[in-house]
Amino acid sequence: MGKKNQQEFVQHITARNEDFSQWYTDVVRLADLMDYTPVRGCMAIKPYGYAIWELIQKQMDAEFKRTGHKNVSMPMLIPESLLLKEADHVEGFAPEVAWVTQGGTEQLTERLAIRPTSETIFCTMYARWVQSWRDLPLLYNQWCSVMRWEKTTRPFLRTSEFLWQEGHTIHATAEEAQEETMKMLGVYRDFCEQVLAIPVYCGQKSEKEKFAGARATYSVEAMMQDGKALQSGTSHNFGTNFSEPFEIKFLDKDGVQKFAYETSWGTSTRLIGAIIMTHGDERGLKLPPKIAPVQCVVVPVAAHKEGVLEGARAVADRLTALGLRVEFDDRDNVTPGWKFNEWELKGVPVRIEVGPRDLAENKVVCVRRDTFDKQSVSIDEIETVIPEMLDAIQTNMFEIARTFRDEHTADVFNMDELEKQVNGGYARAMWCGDQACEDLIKEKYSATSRCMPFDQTPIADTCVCCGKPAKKLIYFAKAY
RNA sequence: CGAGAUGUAGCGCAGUUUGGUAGCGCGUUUGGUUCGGGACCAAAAAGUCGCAGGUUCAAAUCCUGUCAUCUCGACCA
Repeated sequence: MGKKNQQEFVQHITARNEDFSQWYTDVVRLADLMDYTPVRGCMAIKPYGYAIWELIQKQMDAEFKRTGHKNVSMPMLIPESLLLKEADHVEGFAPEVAWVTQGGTEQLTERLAIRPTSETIFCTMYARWVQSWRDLPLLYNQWCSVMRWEKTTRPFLRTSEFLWQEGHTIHATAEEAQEETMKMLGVYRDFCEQVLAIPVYCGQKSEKEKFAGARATYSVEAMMQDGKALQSGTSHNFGTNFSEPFEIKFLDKDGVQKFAYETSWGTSTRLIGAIIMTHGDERGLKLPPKIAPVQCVVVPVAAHKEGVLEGARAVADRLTALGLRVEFDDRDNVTPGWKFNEWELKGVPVRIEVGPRDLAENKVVCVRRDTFDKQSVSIDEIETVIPEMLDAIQTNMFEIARTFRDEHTADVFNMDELEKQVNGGYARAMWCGDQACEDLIKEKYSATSRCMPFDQTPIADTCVCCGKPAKKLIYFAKAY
């Protein structure tokens, strides 16, 4: 990337409080995460960006396995008749479905939807796979891409095609389905907070915001550095909304045919967008160590001098042997200073500089991406110091993000306060439960209800909007 | 889908008003000097001007259409 690009970049990110959106776009581009494709609204994820996704995938999948789930693969094309079976669902998705109308040279008699989500196809298969209560539950997940014909797109946050995982489960009882819905919401919450270092609010979506066809939708909501909300994962309880039209029936212990209870839950490459916007700073991306494709980069200084390259490589090898993800940057066409800036832009948590001066003293210089603290460390101690440093960075990044979020969340008791608060944060308010109030708040302040937290300790008696008796504690924010 | 803007070398752009040899900076390649926070010198390579039609002796430039990207709105698990 050119020097001029860099200067422009610095200007953009310095001004990120005024133009966070431009800052985000620049970080995505300059950190070499993605590129645009000739296909409308789709992106090509580049190796560095995809490596983040692979780490998300690997660690999240381990959680799914731990909680008893198995992976499957379902077809990408869904016959229109299947999509039409659940009325709310088709109504919700119809505007953004892409259709296949021709196969080879043959015009199709029934057009095929490119999956926007796979509830319908899962249900169709589940109906064939389940007969007895002994077959239940089915706890399946798939990693795939889906397509939604979005009007406007934004890299990682909303693209026409995106990578995600969708879990679909069916259960014998409503209680079990609800338990599953909450369990997976918890998996998402823990993953966001412990792996991605992103604090989230979780709770139930309002009727207006819930998933098309769901009985109840729950979500984890993150806060970006401009105070806007990003829905980072959802978990739905469908009850028997799908199993009835799709006839997923089983013979229960009591000899009675019953409909199964269904759930679904999903997260997507949007999480990468969340990482960028939660942690990034004026120098670019800042990755939590657990998700960083490169956890530490070793940069030789004055590499032409005798022994430097070998010494630096030895340091990199020793850290690699610990199981860390290490990059040894021995490029000879850019200066060390260039490398420092580039790896900071890419968000690498720890940089290790190895030069002649260090080697003479059997030391290396370690620099933290989160604090920029420089520390001279004896080479004999790197095996203990570097892993500790990575842990400290992970913890510190979460604490910083949580402090930011807490400082940008406030209780509001009237519309003026709400307007002020959603202009750069979350507003916690009491709500009467009436959709008219949500509509009004959206119309006036372009903020939407995010979720109703599980701790419903009231903060007032009346609705923030209409003043009628309040029923729910709820978060409002502007959303991506 | 509505309003506005943009599309020229890998990246960022000028050139379009007034049609006439395809330009600049960075990057890239080669050689050399450098190397502890975005080095320098010299030489070189690289472009169907988004795409498709049209006008013209001649189109990056004018006309029509179309596709894509960005911003704002509407829509949106």
